[in-house]
Amino acid sequence: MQTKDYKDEFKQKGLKNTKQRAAILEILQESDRPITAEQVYNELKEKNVPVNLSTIYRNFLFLCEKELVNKLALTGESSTFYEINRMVHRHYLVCLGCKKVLAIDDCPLESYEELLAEETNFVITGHKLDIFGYCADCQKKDLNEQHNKNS
Amino acid sequence: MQTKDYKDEFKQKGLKNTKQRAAILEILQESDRPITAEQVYNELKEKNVPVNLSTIYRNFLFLCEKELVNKLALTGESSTFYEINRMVHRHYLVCLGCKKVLAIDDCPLESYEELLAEETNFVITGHKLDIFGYCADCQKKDLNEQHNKNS
DNA sequence: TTGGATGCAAAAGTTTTGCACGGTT
DNA sequence: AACCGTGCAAAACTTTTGCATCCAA
Repeated sequence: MQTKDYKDEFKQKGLKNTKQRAAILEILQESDRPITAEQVYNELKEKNVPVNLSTIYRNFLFLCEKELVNKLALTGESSTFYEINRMVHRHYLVCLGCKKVLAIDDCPLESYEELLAEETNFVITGHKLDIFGYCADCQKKDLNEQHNKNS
Repeated sequence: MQTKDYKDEFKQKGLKNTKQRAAILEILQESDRPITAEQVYNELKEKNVPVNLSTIYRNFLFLCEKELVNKLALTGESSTFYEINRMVHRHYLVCLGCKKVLAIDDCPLESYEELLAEETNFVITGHKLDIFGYCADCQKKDLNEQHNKNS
């Protein structure tokens, strides 16, 4: 996978281009789903990039401030997740069976947000939508398993 | 506000009707937004109901298992939130200024999910939607602060 | 009476912080 | 050289757990 070099973004945003920072951002880029500080830590260990957990947290902080990274909470998870900010508004369709994540291109919420803003007097700045279900493959698997159980 | 007596639900689900459990559920019922263990703890203290934080967490666990309460993670918050299960599908509008959480009753996604299911061959079982912005109060505060800065 | 519920304290897990040192610019 | 970034250790904060005691059924 090709990973982007953030050297220019760093300079522009007043961040130094350190080995750790670049490595953290590379891990985030390579991941197709949000990950935790711990997971980044372990991946860097495997790559023999020396880094401390606190450095990862501190970088998450800076990178979120600079909007290169997004921070998100997932229901049922005790840790915070982080993902690279791909600068496109996207939603995800997550298969609860195989954990496959599908990106959805269109967003059904724009007109709804206007309506909601009127009703509540909020200024609406964003939203987060994840949709869950079972993909075609996992539906088949489920059917097979149920069949086996009953036979 | 009228609060429901959960004595029968407790019996039916095999939970004892203790003073603490009833009080926790009453706090949740009285709240129009999800709240944290800490918040429940403080409210019970004010009401002079003696209770330990660990009791609150343990009750959250049981009450979630029995589906009387829902657990939820909100982006940007370090603690877990809990709300009474009103058996209705709900979304939340979160103020990024004062962290106020507003429940939204209607859901714009039902018809969209049907469409998406057709397109992707997923069976869709659920979704999570949080909307962010600034409430009327915080919009005013922001204006004041900017005014003060410039003067 | 008895098993579940609670209080207390300690532990576990996650995230933050202070400080000295090191590396980029 | 200056200063931001890092490592390390300790602290802070949230949540869980073990155990003795208590109380609802």
